[in-house]
Amino acid sequence: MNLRNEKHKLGRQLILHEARQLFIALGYHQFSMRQLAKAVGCSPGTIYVHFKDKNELVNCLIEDAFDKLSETLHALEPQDDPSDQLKHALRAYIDFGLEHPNHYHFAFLMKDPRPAGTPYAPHAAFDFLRDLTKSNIQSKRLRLNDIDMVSQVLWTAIHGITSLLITKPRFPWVNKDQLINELIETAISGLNREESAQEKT
Amino acid sequence: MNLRNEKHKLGRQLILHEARQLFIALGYHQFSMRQLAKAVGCSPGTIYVHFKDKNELVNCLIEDAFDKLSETLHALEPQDDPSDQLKHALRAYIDFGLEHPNHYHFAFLMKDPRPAGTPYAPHAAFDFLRDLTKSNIQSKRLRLNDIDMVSQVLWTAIHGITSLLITKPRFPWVNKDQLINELIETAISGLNREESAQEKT
DNA sequence: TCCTATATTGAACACTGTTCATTTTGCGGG
DNA sequence: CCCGCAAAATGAACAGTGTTCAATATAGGA
Repeated sequence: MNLRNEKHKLGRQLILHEARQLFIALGYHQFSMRQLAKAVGCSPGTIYVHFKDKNELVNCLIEDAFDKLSETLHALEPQDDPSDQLKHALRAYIDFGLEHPNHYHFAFLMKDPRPAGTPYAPHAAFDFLRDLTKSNIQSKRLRLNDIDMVSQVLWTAIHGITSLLITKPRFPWVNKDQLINELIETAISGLNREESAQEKT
Repeated sequence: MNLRNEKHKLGRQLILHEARQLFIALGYHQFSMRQLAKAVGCSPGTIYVHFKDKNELVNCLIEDAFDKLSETLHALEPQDDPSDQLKHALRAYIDFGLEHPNHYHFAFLMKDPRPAGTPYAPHAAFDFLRDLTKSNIQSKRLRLNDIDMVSQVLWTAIHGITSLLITKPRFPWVNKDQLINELIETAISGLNREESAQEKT
């Protein structure tokens, strides 16, 4: 019973190992279960012993990848200025997306098929961003004090550039590195409290 | 010969008409050529007389939709303040995306399959945004004077929120309307020249 | 009316994800 | 050692998909 379980887990690992490479190379749609079965050296049915369906399998790959992002973010060297800390994290998020385009694509660019009722499973990475936002709000440098509002503004902003750089490689981008920096600078500076005039409505 | 051409065009229109509804209802992947053929009342092969493949057909639908966006943008009532004008346009862009999620998804969330060599076909809507950016730069209120840099920062920012609101309806968003406004406000204000301290590096 | 160029057809090809009755496998107990 | 039994693996089958193409139907001009 125990040994059987071990073997089951080994089989699962073997499939995931092979799946990882195929997924990285091909992306969600090109990546096929039958092809994977061939690569693993088993029949298509076997994969369904270990995973409910293609979506569940790919979700496992994605979770692994995003755990790594979370680790990367936590491993970031602390900055004295909370605003600098935030900038570094935003940059790391974008870099991660660009280094794992297929993972990022599946996680954030595909409409997930689960019905409206099912609760949203938060990414640890987003929680990290939210915590950093909190620090920045607590240091009272921001124009707003709604943690969720601010972190969602930041997330959507960095998601925008990450996803467009992935999906539109042929667009005549200005220097991408500068663009990313400028976007981050713009977002942070736009959220900062300004001494000079502001506010209407 | 003339009449034949007319009939050809009619057939094309008929297919596009039926395709439009299916595509809006189902999105790119659910939408199938065979299903479309059934709806039109012809055989699958006939559709390939009018369109090279599924991609080309859907591209026609998308172009129609984005022409409408371009019209909407041009029809926007002019504002005295170029910055307000820009804000209105950004808002209209986002609203358009949210009203046509499947079109938006196909246009900006799917990696287009054409090889790296093929030139990028610019959307008229993006040109419009670029022109507005130009006006804003000319009024010397912005921190930067690179039109492309600024317009790309703005585009990626509004794309971020548009796409995430489409793909992550289950995310615990704050009030969406406020979020959109706050993002636009943040982006514009972050690009504005500040009297107070700035710059490092 | 007949000829011909075009439009249309639908079967066929090569795929896809997924299911399930059937067979093989390997461990624990007698 | 071997038998039984439960778990694992199989691969054919189902219902789809986009796309192609030889064969057929059709309609306009001579």
